[in-house]
Amino acid sequence: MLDIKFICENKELVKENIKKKFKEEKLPLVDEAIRLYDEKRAAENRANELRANRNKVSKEIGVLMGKGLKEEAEKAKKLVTEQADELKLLSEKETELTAKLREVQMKIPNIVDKSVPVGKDDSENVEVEQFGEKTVPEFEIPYHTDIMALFDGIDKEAAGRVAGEGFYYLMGDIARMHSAVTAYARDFMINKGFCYCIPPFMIRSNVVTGVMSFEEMDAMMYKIEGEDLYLIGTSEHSMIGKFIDTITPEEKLPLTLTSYSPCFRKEKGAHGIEERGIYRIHQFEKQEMIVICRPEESMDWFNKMWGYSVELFRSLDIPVRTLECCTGDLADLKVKSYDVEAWSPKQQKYFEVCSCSNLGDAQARRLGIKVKGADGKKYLAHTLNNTVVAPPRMLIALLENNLTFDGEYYGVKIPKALQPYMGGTEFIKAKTKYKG
RNA sequence: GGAGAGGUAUCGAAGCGGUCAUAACGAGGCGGUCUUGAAAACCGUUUGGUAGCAAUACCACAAGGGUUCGAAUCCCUUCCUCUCCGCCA
Repeated sequence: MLDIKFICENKELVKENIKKKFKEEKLPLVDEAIRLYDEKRAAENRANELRANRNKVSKEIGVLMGKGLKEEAEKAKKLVTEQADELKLLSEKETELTAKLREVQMKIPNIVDKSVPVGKDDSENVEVEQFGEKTVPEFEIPYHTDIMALFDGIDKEAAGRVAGEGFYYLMGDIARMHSAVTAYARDFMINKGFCYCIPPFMIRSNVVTGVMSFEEMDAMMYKIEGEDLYLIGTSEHSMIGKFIDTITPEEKLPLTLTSYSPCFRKEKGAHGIEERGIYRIHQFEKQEMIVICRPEESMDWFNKMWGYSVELFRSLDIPVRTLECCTGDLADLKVKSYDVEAWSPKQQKYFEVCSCSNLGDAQARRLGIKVKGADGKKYLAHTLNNTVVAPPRMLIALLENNLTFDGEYYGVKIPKALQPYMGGTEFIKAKTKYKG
């Protein structure tokens, strides 16, 4: 969300930015926002005049009553009552215009960073860098759920009966690996100086509407029946909610947090080949990182943060690459965003495992996340977030890239970094022989 | 879930429906006087937001409604915190 004053003063720039994102249909919103703002101010000014008058007269009435001049007081009362209707109408108009303006303002995209490549959609995203060898083994790699099945590690059928499509039971070594990955990711981030945090897994509707649009909410969030509560789609929701309408002293910045939570997503409208298996499901777990920092530091943090993701995956012997989202693929709130993608030897392509975003001050403006500077002046913080690891996808990458085959049994080499979290296990062997 | 108490600025804590209650009084912070220096003492200053070049005006006493010429104060709804009881990982 952009500052309305900024929109008024930089009309053309805001429009150019919209064009760069190939969202021409949003162009009229700019003029509409400016118009609403003017109207809102006009209503406010008139209402304030009336209020000032009312306050003044009311005070006088008090004095008159004190002196026992009842008749004079009654006269003054009439004066105020006459304006009451106009004031009431104006107040309603004020509220209405404020809400409308905010709605329009939220639809106007944030100014993207100069460095972001211009492109229409995700097909024009740009590879930044590759890390590690994209190896494809001699032997055949089964589909990830089939690998898990060979280890007696998954039961989607039972999950389907119990909870429906989009759930799984993870079992045995695979379940343990899942837990190991989250624990490892947690410690990895703690070692980077982040504060570990377990947030609420449900949030109120006012927090939900603060952090996402109605459409996003409808497509993602599960509501708890009979309560004003929603299951979180990512811990970022509760983590950023922690800072709504707060003023943080500058010396406490940057706030670097890493949070664990299960994530619940309806995934309304999601489909396609990649949706098979456990690539996209209704419930998964995730270790997340968020940073709240001074504006001049946000790009440094952005680079550090996606770097952490790369480092984490490399420490588990998984080849990755970093992909920059082009203007057209960038969500409205974002200034710049990188996806970190893991290599899939099975599909022989990369798939998204982390999404690192710099939101500039747009999210902070929307949610009132402020900083009090050393000089006492207040300003909006910059906010960033990134996935540390989301185990289902991480498991896919981990299994495929560390898979071995002896002609009969598949096995998985446990990367050194993960071994302490697996009770020292260096290798796990499939329970069932592979029959092709 | 039941019963009670409470929610006011950085913190503690006052605040008969009006008349210097943007909010006393403490404490803390900041600036200053005094001092060789420090402490003490004394003086001043110290909420957020909106509009405006500014003067200033308006809004906000958990949140939202209502009563009233006028609400921190009265009424209603909701939320939160604490204590006790019940239930339960």
